[in-house]
Amino acid sequence: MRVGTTEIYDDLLRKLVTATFKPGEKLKPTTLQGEYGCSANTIRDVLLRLSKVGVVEFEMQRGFRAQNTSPEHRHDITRFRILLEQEGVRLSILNGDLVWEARLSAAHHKLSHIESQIVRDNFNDFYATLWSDAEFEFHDTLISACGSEVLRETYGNIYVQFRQQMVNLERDFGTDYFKAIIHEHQTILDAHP
Amino acid sequence: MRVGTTEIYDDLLRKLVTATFKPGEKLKPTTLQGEYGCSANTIRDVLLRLSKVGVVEFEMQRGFRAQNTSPEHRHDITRFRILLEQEGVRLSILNGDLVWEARLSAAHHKLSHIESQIVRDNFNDFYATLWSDAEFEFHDTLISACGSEVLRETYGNIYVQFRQQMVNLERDFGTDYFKAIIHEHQTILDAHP
DNA sequence: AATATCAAAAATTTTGAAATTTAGTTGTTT
DNA sequence: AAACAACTAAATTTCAAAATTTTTGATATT
Repeated sequence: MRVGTTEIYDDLLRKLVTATFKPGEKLKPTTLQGEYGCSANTIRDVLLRLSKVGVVEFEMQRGFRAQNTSPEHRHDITRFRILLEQEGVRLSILNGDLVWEARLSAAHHKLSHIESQIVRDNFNDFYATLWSDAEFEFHDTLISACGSEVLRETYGNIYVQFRQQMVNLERDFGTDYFKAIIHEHQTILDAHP
Repeated sequence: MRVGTTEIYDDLLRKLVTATFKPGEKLKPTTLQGEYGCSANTIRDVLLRLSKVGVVEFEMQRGFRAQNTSPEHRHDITRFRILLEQEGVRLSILNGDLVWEARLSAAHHKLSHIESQIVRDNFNDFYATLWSDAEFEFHDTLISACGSEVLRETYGNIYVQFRQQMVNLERDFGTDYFKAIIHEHQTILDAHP
């Protein structure tokens, strides 16, 4: 398997947020090098960049690990995500124009469509990234008119970390979990006039 | 000059937040390699880690730059810092015990001492890091009982970015700027019973 | 004068191997 | 048997050079 670094980055990120790499699992450049047909240093480079997003832990002289999960950390990430989203939405409503409203409506429509398919066909790996991408686009659009790029970028990283923390739970909770989320998305959309 | 990577990291960080590297300035591993007596790859490694803090911008295939400054970005960072600090303090007051109160009082005392020296002797490079470290410790202690490591870590990064954005202005504003900050620190300390 | 083309130079990225550090194992001593 | 040291294997970090990509600047074209 021979690919560019962008593909390596994307593939590792996908494996991290789908728990293909288990939480806390060691990520050894020397091992991964073989799978991607590149040098250990290239992997190291990519892992350093992923540690910026927060899905990889890096400790000097002792390498990389997939970010660990725990009820406490899940709770922490969730509260922080809510803090950022609340502030982002508040500012977006303050600043947002009709174009923003339209983009939000479109993003919700797209997400809504995928979600109804999932409720029908059940959640599986095929829908996983499709739904996750659409859900992120919806939430990102929500805060996109907040006027703070720093808030928006931080939210982006926290969103990915949130997915990574939740992925195993989502599998366990099944369809009911999604019905709750779908309801929430509708509530968010309806919340502002 | 031959040193370990920790020294290189600290030295580059110092040069970034003191504007020894001008905002937007290109940071070329090939050039810096000579100054630190190490390979270009080691510099690259360190710069990737600094881009996690947010003081270095990295763009694929076009290297590294010192984070740019602008009135807009300064404003953005400042508002975000306030958001995080407000929430951090709110939670700290809710959760904090007597030990926290004591630590906060100590941190303020230490900072206060340095600040009165600065007002007497004027601000110079000697006081720069001394004051910056003490100010960070005060603000970090403020939020240290918030119960959210994610918030605290993010605040740490934003604080460094804030310093980087403000360093040139601090020089221009002179002593009056500090008197205002000193007053603010006292107000923060007095704000909770 | 503005734009496009192309070669040379400069900078970034990647490589593969050497040097260093950590982690694990065995063996010795108390 | 626990604590400690010495050794070995594995992993991480660093290096210097090769390969790739971007930038620059000169020349030609519209």
